[in-house]
Amino acid sequence: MKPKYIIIKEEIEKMIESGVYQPGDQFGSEYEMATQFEVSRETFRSAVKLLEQEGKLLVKHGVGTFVMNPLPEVPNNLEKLTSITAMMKQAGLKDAERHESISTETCPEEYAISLNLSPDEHVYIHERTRMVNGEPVVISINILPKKYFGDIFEERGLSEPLFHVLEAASGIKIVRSNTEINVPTSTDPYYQKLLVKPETTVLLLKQQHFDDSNRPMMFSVDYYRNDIFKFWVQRMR
Amino acid sequence: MKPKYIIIKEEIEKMIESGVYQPGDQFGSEYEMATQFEVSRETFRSAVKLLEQEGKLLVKHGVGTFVMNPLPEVPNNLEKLTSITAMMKQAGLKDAERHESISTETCPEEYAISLNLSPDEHVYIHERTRMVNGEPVVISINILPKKYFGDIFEERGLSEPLFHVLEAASGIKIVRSNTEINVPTSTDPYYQKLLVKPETTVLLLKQQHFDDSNRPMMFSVDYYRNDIFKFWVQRMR
DNA sequence: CAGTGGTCTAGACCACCGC
DNA sequence: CGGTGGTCTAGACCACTGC
Repeated sequence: MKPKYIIIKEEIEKMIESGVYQPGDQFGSEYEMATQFEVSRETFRSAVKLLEQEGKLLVKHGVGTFVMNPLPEVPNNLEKLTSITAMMKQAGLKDAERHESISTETCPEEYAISLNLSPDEHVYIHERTRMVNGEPVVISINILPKKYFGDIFEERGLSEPLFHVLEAASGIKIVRSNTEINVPTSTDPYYQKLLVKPETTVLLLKQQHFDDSNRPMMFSVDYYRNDIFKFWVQRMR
Repeated sequence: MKPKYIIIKEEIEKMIESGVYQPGDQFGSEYEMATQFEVSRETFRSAVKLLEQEGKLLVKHGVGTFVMNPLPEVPNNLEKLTSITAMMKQAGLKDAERHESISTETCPEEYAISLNLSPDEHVYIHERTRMVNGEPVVISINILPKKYFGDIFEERGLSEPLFHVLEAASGIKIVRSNTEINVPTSTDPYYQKLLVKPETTVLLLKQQHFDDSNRPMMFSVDYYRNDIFKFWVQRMR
């Protein structure tokens, strides 16, 4: 059973969507609203707090609670950590074609720091180019320490999103990443591979991935063609 | 006076920083902790909830509450909406030199949609190039509807961050923005102005700015030299 | 099963805002 | 000042986890 404050939150959302409450409208006082929903004031407040965080309500101390104008939908919100497969699906693309390679090496220094490894430890380097209509659209390079992931790549196909493979094979759940947004230089070989038209531009995301205890478990370097992938971020003061 | 749950939150933060609690450590039960802090369980939980959202604690239902590994500090977090002035300060740069221009025009179509304007309405177009050691490092173009901002630019100097000018002169507070992350094409004239060395790369942020009622109040197009400005985002599943 | 966190309540008092 | 939201409590019961 869903908790009451979630139910109320969803009811309020529906009322806003259906126009019962219009942008700018003021709610009744918390006491009134709680009575109306037949819950305690604190329970009603829990629902409001969630909606406030989502930017759907504005609560002013000593004044009242107001319905906000809806924010336009943001496609491909960069704050949501999703697989490239999912991103392509959302963009209406099928990543049927791929070129992949896996190698085992000692860890390149650049990644050793981010992964908290000594430079002599072994890592998988998994490289994948996704193609659409014969054109490359995104190249991803994943660096995975062998000590965490053992020999998962010998056991499984790679058709599924990497996140799923890791979780199923090793129990490691990647839940967050610190992502640096970059533009590759014109001499970058991966950039050149994506340069199908002279006006193609490419975004480069360098990501340090963490498990649910904030341990760095994986590093990835992803090159996205900017004419195909659009990234958004919501910024707040 | 600060509320108790904030005080407790800060106390817990201090205890984690000073090593009283180590990453991985488990707290006592909520009842025990609340007793220890001499507050009710709910109050203690409010403090924990904040720390959980910041990724400093991990709460597992039916198991316990644990201290997380600290996430590395992220400079220039893109999720924080800050002025370019503040960003440059953080990067150790002084934006002493500037080139600016202001014009009034009817709203270019590209922006009219984002700003909810009809194409015949008038907007300010405020362009600013910031220089460091004689080199341009960032170009920003701000589009401001005249109907919201009147003639603020006649009244004030432009030495302060634009956010401050807007707030002081018109009472309008920009509190969030939807930001599209782009790479300019090589033919973009603003890109070419920043191309001081052949290997310079440039990030282009297109931002729709909202006030505290989610009304779009301003549009901006900012070109950042990527060799000088580094942007980060924290992504979560 | 015992122990943990998750939800919910009724009521109290405080802090802020606008008139 | 009256009305709003903000904090806090003590106690109850539920839901999840691991042994």
